[in-house]
Amino acid sequence: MVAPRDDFRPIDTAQLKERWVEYVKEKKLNTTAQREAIVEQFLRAADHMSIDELLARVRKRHPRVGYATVYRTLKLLVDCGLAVERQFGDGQARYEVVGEHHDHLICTSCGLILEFEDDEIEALQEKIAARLGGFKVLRHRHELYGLCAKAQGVAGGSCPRDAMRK
Amino acid sequence: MVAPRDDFRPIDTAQLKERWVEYVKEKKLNTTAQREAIVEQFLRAADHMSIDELLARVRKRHPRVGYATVYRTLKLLVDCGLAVERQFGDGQARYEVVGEHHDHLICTSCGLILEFEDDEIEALQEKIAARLGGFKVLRHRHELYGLCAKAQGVAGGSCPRDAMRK
DNA sequence: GAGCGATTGATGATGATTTCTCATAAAATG
DNA sequence: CATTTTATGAGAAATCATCATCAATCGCTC
Repeated sequence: MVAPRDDFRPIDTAQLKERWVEYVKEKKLNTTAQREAIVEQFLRAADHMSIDELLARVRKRHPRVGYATVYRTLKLLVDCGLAVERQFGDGQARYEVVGEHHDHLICTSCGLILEFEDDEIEALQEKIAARLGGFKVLRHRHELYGLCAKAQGVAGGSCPRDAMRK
Repeated sequence: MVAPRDDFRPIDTAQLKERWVEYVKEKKLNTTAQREAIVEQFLRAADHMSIDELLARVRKRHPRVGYATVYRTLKLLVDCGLAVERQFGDGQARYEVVGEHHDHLICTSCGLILEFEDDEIEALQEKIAARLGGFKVLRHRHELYGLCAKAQGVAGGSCPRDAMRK
């Protein structure tokens, strides 16, 4: 059974890792340093990471790891229910640790992603659902797109992602 | 205070067309049958359209129109503020008429899609954005997934408050 | 350890969207 | 109309994330 929602519920990384270990056992997968490193980094970050970001982190300790392995491992994580793929509109898939869901605020200029949670909004969602024929909300997706302070201030200036574009 | 019901705001297409005409004048663009047809179809459509969908509609009357022209014209529409590009994660850009945005409530069982709009939620979004470093919200995406009354079954009693979050 | 099958990484393929090219055609201007 | 400017369309080309390939490597079992 899924635990009821508590606002501050730190994810038990060890528990998730356990699930991974079981999955590996069940599927008779080999344990490799790369896979372990990728899973480790992914579970630790607990933040929506793109393939690139994850690869970058992994390469700090395992510089030889390639894209393919990250893709493959992330697929495994999705398959065993530890990761969820999300799209934020920049064409790059991002992966979220199960149970880590928040709502998001995305800067379309620099790619900054903030998380938020607001009980008032959640309450209003319920109200709306009730109003519209007794809908029962199971999950939701709520994303605000716009410009972060930096992106607004310096028009085209100091946004990391802008700078990276040619 | 809660809005008594979702206000359905019909867009004044003529007004939007006016904006387009002005833009054409200002930028000294030529008036061509293709452009007019594309703009016409775009403004007429109620929902977000992909390039393909738009092209398909336009071709009903102007079969020779090509992709390039649709892309080019849509760019103009974005430039003059009549269209907004949105990404729904399927890799295909969709374009929304300014002012046409609504949120969705989706029944994962029967596929029913309801639209809603709530000023209070929008206000809260602004509040959150302000709280998180002066973010400027340009657009948002808000989707509630769950079960409509029918899908829940009549007996279950309509208390959408428990058994929430996944 | 030896052997065998699973895994890796570099890179090329893939599939899809978007942009570019350029000869042709159509609009504006007078 | 004739000229000049701009727009079009068909396809080629550029992009880009993701996936497949395959020889080399590594993990696991015996």
